[in-house]
Amino acid sequence: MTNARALAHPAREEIRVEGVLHALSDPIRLRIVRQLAGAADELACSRFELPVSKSTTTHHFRVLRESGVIQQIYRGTAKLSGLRTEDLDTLFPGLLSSVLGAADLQAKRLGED
Amino acid sequence: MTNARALAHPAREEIRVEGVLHALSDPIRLRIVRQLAGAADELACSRFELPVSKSTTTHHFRVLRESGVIQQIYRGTAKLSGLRTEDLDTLFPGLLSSVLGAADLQAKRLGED
DNA sequence: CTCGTAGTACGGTGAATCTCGTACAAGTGG
DNA sequence: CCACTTGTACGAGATTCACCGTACTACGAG
Repeated sequence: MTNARALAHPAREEIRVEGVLHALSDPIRLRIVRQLAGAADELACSRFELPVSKSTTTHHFRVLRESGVIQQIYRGTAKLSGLRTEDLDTLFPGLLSSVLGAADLQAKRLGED
Repeated sequence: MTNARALAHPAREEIRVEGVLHALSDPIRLRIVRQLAGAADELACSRFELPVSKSTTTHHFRVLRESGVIQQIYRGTAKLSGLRTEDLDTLFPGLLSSVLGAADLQAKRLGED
């Protein structure tokens, strides 16, 4: 009963660095990823306050999932998302954390957050 | 006399992490950057063997320059390109090297180079 | 069963991107 | 001056992308 609908994820070996960089190069997706990195658990899509419509939000989460940055599972009506930290660290050591660090530094520098 | 034509570069503070990630997310540009990282000096555009036309090559070098990843100067008929390692390391410590490391690992894993 | 919430699917629009070929500019060497 | 090398400018075509609204599905609560 835990799951009816399944979601397609790339296997670890299928994750490409160009795809990951492309996924992270969009401001909204980078914001999602930063928020996920700051959370202890997985988060439902509805927990994000994004300046775009629901359909666009779905689109961005799909890009992140298909590029291998996040994994998603259904739980009730919600869909929980979490970073694929272990897979990414194995494939590309240090990449995720330096991107997150760079984004944090830039946010601090520009007075955003 | 060293230079007639000048090229527009973003100042260090204008470099955005999204722009850098976007620039690096194209396979051809990533290849250029890896080759630049492996070179001791700056390289002329003509030193790159890329599977695209001359005009497309110009386009990719411009994207890299305008995003702040490389700097370029004219020298005779050639245009020399080099990574902006210092600026990038200051703004985003570790980012460039982890991207290069990730690209190397992936190239090794996929048997390309 | 009905209602509300969470998210998807679909179709469409406008902008950006990658690509090319052709024509041109700038410098070097004969 | 002329030829050659290097790279640019200028369209132009094809693709991708971000975004939206509307209609729909899936699930949980009452």
